[in-house]
Amino acid sequence: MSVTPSPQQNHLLATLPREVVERLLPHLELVDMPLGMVLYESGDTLRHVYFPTDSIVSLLYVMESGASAEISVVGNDGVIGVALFMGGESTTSRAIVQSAGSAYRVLGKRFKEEFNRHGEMLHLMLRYSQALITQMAQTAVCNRHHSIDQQLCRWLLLSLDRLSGSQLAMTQELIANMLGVRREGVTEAAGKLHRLGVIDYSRGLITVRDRERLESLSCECYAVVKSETDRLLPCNAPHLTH
Amino acid sequence: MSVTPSPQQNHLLATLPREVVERLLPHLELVDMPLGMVLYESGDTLRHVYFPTDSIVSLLYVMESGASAEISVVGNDGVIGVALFMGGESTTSRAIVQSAGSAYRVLGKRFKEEFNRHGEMLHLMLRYSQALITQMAQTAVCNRHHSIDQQLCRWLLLSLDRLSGSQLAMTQELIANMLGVRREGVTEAAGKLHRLGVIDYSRGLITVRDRERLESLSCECYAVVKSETDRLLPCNAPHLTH
DNA sequence: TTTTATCTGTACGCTAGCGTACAGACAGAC
DNA sequence: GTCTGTCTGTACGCTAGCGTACAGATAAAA
Repeated sequence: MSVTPSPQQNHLLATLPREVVERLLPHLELVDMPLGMVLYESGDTLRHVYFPTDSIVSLLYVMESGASAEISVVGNDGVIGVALFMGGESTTSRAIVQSAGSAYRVLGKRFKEEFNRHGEMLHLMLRYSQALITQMAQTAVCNRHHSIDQQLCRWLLLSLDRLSGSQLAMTQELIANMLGVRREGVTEAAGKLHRLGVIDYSRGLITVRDRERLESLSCECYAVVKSETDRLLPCNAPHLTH
Repeated sequence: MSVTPSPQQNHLLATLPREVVERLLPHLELVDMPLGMVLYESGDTLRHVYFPTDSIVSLLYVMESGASAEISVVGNDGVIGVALFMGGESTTSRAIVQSAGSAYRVLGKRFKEEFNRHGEMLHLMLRYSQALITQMAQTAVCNRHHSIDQQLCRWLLLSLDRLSGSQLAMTQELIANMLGVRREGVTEAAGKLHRLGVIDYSRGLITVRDRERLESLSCECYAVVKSETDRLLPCNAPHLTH
């Protein structure tokens, strides 16, 4: 579990040409990402851009009522803080650590200097942004049309892809917050998957036993997001991951 | 209804500095946008970028089953084809004309030349993209948590903002496709609004009688999208529109 | 070991929205 | 005027998911 962190663990950083990384490297700061840490709140001016290595961050929208819904999820395949280079400097969502680990961060100002050189960094970030857009769009569709059972499968797969191994530390309560449903709904869905032998779990630790089955039980949304992400960011394609 | 079309009717084009517009102008082609016209299909390589003047275009996701859901809506406040400059060249959604009118279009290649000069165009497009992202995120949340009644209000308001006047030509069947719900659900919701004196309608023509009331009946999603769009693209702020 | 907090399981009535079916209303074509 | 297709209204049983309540299980703390 305790791999020595390296910027190369983040697929975006690993994709950048050497000279770009070398310019960025002195400004990369390794930070610990404990579960529940809020990177930024809705409306906050973003100070840093984060590149997760082995952590996962959710972009979560929290409504006036307190109810929430996950908009998208970012791991070592991406970056948190696209609003910085998109020009808005803030977003209407919250970025919160969903799975503990580490990340590298850069001051927004430094990052924008590199972005504004209009080189590889710019194009890579734009492609990543499109992948993010795809994920958001698919979330919208999934929320409209699919059952909790299917959505849980999709969510587990998306999270699993961003971790090594087949375990994830996550209570049903937290998953419910992400999906924007009741905790009881997740309990039921998880129970079904357990009875089918697809997953095991106890007190916040989920182990996937039959990933193939999980994929077949998921709605099409997972596959759509995955293939589109692989298309846009070949660096994330399975055969290239480390 | 028959205003002479001018590129300035599109707020993005109207915002660009004169020299940018002058470079673009010779390549702008005025096109008719009849209801139901498909600008591109999921997976298509985009050939043009479209700037609506008085038409409205929906970005619609169509599932394997045929069910659909609107991801976002674009009018004279925006542009269709962000995937071109984001680098993906295609998207997983369909762009379809939801309200007939006109638009100016540019060949993707020409457009990218201007975008790659890294001037005003680039920054404006990125800001618009963030506004689009906000709208998608809010759609996801709204699909999860709000009733058809509320969503219909939001949808009417978003459409109305992109048209002049207080009428929109739109059957309940079409609205249902956009919202991703049954036509009967829309009939019921529209019936309620009618009984409250908020809207009138008959055979595909909706007239908003009490816009203020409509806003109060809508969920928070409309206001969030509106204020964030105004923040990101001040050119769209009410006092500046023509 | 006992206590306490957290996590998970289950139950039950309720409601929004679905699937389906059909009927009336209106506009345009013939 | 009649016909035909489109649009809208209504009804009815069904299901997924909600709100609420509570009980058992397990880990950590005392």
